Amino acid sequence: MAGVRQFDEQEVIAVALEVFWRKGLHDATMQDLAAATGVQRGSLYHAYGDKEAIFLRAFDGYAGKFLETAASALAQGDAAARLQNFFELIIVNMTDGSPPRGCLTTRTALDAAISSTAVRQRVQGVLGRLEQLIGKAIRSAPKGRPAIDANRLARVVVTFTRGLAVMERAGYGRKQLKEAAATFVAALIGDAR
Amino acid sequence: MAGVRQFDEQEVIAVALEVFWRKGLHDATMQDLAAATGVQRGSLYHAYGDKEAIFLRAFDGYAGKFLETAASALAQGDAAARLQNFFELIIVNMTDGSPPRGCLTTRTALDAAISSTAVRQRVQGVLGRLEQLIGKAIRSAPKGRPAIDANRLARVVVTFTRGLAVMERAGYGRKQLKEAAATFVAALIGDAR
DNA sequence: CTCATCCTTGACAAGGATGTCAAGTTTGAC
DNA sequence: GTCAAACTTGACATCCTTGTCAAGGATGAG
Repeated sequence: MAGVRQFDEQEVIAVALEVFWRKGLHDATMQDLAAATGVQRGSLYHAYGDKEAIFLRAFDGYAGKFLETAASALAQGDAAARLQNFFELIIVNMTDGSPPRGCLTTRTALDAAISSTAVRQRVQGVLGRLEQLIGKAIRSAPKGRPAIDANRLARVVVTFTRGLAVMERAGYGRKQLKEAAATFVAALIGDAR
Repeated sequence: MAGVRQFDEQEVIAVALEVFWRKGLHDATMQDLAAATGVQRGSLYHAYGDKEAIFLRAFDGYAGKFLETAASALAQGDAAARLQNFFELIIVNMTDGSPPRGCLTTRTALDAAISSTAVRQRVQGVLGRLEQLIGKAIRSAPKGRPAIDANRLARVVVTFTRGLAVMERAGYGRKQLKEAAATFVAALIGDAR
């Protein structure tokens, strides 16, 4: 078996994403990736160079899909509904699986100190674009727009989502996270005021 | 040089805290601790057993001081001022040093999946007690109390602080974090409404 | 059909990290 | 002063991870 690539790149990257999601960039080993994908370690080195290159491919795919889904969740309803949809999405995203796999971006961000520039830039990229999406969603909402500047508020929302990811790691379940998010939205948009 | 302990335990734990704070429980090695404290690896094993035992001591000391400081920051002024004081405190705490060292609790929480039960419990303990402190501070504030249930709000505040810690790791500086916190407080307590 | 190219595989070298231990030294109790 | 107890030190065994590579096999262009 040789001569031409024996594995499906898409599939390998998809499986690698799962591994990174569960273990983190730093804790996942090439051994782990080889075992999960069924591709020999040597072949992975040959095909991609090193672990980080594989991670970047996997992360880029993940980030693209994530932002896309987020954008559509942020497009429906008034300001409160948009945020609710969005929180619903990311909470399900991070509490999915058993045990829940958490938030890949947040986990990666926390490894910032030991990560390369390329990795750090990806994290910043995702957070930045997410902030823009949220800002736009708030600004263009049909009603229920809060009095505070949409850009500043967007950053607060992004920050809060990062907090949800940490709380999930600390042991909070889907239900508790959703309740926290609901309280956050209520306090922010304040329909009860 | 032997016979009786040659090092100051307090000092070793203090130095170990610095190391863990910068590198994280998982990334700090016994080698690192030995080098930073000036105590041989063998002696550390002899005195404490393993890395985690050292970490737990260091973390307990840290958590105690942190919660104490937080409580006093949360005791001054009205609801908005209390939160502002508190955010000021934790933002300085996590952006201190160069490069900034981040938030130890958050970093530790993110390693939850590979940490022992004892470590996870410490993290949950800190977050739980912090939540109680904040709830009490909001409930007992002389004025400016928001309409929303203080306990729920407290959890939202804790979650937001975790988010700030992540944003710090993602590259946000003290100024940006403070601005986000100010926006958060304004949106929550809403003096401008 | 031939052969250069590309892929796979298993092995190897090197560099950490953990945890253990025997040997040596100092202390303090008696 | 003696001696058991406690601490320090350096070394050792083990395991894991990374990255490289030579050897061998399959492919497809010409």
